[in-house]
Amino acid sequence: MHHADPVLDRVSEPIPIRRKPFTEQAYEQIKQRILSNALPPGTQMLEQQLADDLGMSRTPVREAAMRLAREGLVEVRPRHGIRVLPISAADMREIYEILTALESAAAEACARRGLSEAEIEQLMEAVEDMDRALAAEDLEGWAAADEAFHRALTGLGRNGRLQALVDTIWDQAHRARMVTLRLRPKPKGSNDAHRELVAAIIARDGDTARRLHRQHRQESGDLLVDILNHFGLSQL
Amino acid sequence: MHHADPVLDRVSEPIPIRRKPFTEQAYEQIKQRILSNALPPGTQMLEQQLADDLGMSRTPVREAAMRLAREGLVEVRPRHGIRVLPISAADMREIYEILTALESAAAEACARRGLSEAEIEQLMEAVEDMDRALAAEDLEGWAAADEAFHRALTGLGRNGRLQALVDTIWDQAHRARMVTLRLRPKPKGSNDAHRELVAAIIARDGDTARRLHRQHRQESGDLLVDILNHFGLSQL
DNA sequence: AAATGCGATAACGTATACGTTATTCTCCAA
DNA sequence: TTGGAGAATAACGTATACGTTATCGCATTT
Repeated sequence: MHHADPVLDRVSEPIPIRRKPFTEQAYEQIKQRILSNALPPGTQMLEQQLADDLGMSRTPVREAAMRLAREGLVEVRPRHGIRVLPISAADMREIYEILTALESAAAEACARRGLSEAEIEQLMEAVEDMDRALAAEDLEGWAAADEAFHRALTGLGRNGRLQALVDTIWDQAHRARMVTLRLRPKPKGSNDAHRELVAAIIARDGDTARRLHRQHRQESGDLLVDILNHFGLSQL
Repeated sequence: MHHADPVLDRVSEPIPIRRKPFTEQAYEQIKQRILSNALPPGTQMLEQQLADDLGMSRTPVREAAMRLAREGLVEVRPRHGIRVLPISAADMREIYEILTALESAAAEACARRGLSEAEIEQLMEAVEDMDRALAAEDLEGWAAADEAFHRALTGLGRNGRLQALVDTIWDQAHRARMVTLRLRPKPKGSNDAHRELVAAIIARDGDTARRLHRQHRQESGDLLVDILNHFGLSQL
């Protein structure tokens, strides 16, 4: 930290309002378009097209594309362009297996170290949002609250690497979750499961927290995969 | 697959012996130098220096550096160069927490799907190599065999994403493992633990496989962190 | 002597240029 | 009509160029 002027600091970040690097902008914009389905799976575009579209040169676009490729959102096929990858039921199986393992480790970590009142409150608020959304039949709202819960949980686990991995993996599954949102039974049980987990965390019972969350994640993963298979949604 | 001539194919890949892209070469070489400690933690170098060193331009070096940065091996600080990151005991805690979660999921997956004779053999060979190395006091050999076991285990779990994540994380811990190799008690128990795990996999007992491996990984992680702290090796 | 400001330097971010090579299109032959 | 060879095209990998801006040294001041 290099606080030259604590008074000014409070007004706006130090002063130098540095523009976000183009590479970063390209990454965020392309990713946003993919997650929002503005660029649906299967879409192909050339580096130059994207560059023109984003008003920059190929260089930052290339860097963003390579990053997105490593994160599993696109595939770069030389001379064929950048292709938005579809998500299959098999992919979802892989993703949920990983999510199950990592999130339950985070749940255990939370329970073992013990959370403060304020931290518990973060989790409880998300659960309450889920309740409200469910009562109002607001599925998008429910999904957002669910995501908030999981994000809070991994954040509170105090393992930056784990959190980063979960964030990346979670993004990969985003579209599939959105699609299945209306095809699945109302996620009533999910809210209860989250409440039980919070109870275990409050009780500082690491083993129970891990077990509960593992089971919950595994079940919701299995459900999702079943739905995808049942509706023949092998490619999203 | 586009096999034009199955006869020639057997001799060498199709025919066009395509040179590995510079970006890839740069990535591999820099990574290799870091893992082998030719570039010890704390080392700083400029993009141009590396480029000259590797006989290429800045472009591929930059791409490789960005990738290594995301994988946690280096840090890029604009105007200060690319810095090889040290590994702390806290980092190792994070790393082992993740490895524990992911590898035990892989162990469970192996047990549930059931491995073929040949696949079991892969694991057993690694265990036997560990025994031989241990008997010969060949610690490097033991570490290599241990790595082979874990790599086989995650490979057999049939989850490409999980395997990729574990590979990356494993690399981050490489130097620390090498350093602690001589500071830790002889890893006799480790071999036994691996044998027990294989037995559970053969018995197709997923829960036991997961539990056994989780405990094993957690213990070896704790041991490692303790050693680092005890010897004051807070930065590797 | 320490601190501050200013100018020189150079590293980086981005754009552009260029050679290589995969793809595609055309044209001809079977 | 279809298949194939060869040329035309263009997309990519890499190199280079260039402007911006952070850092460092030096001089000046207190």
